[in-house]
Amino acid sequence: MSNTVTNFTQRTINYEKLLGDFKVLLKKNNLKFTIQREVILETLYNSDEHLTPELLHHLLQDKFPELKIGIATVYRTLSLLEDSAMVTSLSFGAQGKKYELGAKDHHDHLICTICGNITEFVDEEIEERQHKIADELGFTMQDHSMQIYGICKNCKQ
Amino acid sequence: MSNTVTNFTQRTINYEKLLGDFKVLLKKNNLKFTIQREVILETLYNSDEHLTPELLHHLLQDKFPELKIGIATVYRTLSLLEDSAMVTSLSFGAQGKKYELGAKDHHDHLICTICGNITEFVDEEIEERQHKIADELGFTMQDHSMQIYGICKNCKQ
DNA sequence: CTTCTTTTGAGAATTATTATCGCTATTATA
DNA sequence: TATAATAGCGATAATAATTCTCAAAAGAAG
Repeated sequence: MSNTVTNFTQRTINYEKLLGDFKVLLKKNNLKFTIQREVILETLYNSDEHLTPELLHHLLQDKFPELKIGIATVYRTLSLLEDSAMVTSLSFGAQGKKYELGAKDHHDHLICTICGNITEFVDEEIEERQHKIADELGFTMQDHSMQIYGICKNCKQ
Repeated sequence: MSNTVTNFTQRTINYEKLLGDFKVLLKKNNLKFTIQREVILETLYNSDEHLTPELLHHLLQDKFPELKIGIATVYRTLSLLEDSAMVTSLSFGAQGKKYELGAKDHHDHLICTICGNITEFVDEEIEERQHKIADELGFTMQDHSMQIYGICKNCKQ
């Protein structure tokens, strides 16, 4: 494959950095740094899946049973993180909203309409183009999300 | 503006064609062509907004009060249309899922995170690139959606 | 027109999300 | 490190969104 358009990148932000950013964000807004908020961030960081609030809640109950984290706290924290653009959500088809950490690294999604599997990719050309378009329309770009829907290799058989 | 990246296009499929496609789709799946399904398609076609199920339901009640279309029928029909890729949905931030007719014309979205306004655009370079990426990953592309989030001109003040 | 099957609307049921509230944890300050 | 002030927590109630159920109505095919 000589002319690769895709560029699978690794997580570029380490957890310490991320946590630091989170703390700064909280302080700036007079919000408190709590153990619940920390483990939610950590769990999102360590998950490679796109998580629904319920799924995340289950994960948290498994990993930190002693904290008895409530579903309301999960929703509250996800909203907080989304408002601050630290996580982004995507929704498609019948399935509900799914969240992922935005800071891990920019990537877009290839979604199989049969098996629901998600492949992530990054394409610099598209990234650049998006910035140009936003600029031209007098828009200050904060984030983006892109999904390509289709049938994956496996499901074609 | 000499080097326009965006290209605002008009609706390219007329309603008769769309309705014909819908009828074929229904027949193929042993589904019946009902007046409810027709007016939902028509209302989506005639709307330039991105509609939530509730909003669409209100529109239908206003325009076709004699049909007393139920909210369940709206949901059922939207799912049907989405499964058949005739409409696509998008969701962002706190606001719920919104639906639009996919066949009107391909376009992507610029979404203002403050006022929620949506600007549509088309960029050929991105479209091409998407196809290339899908091909390269052994994926048969069916559709795509792209959103750029940011702050619009008006909200910057 | 008749028969067969699917769809519909109404509303019940379920699921998802948000709000409330008394208690606890965190932070800033002394 | 003790204290006071305040924000966040979990539990659960309330609300909103979506899906299900079912009897009646409507479409398709002959």
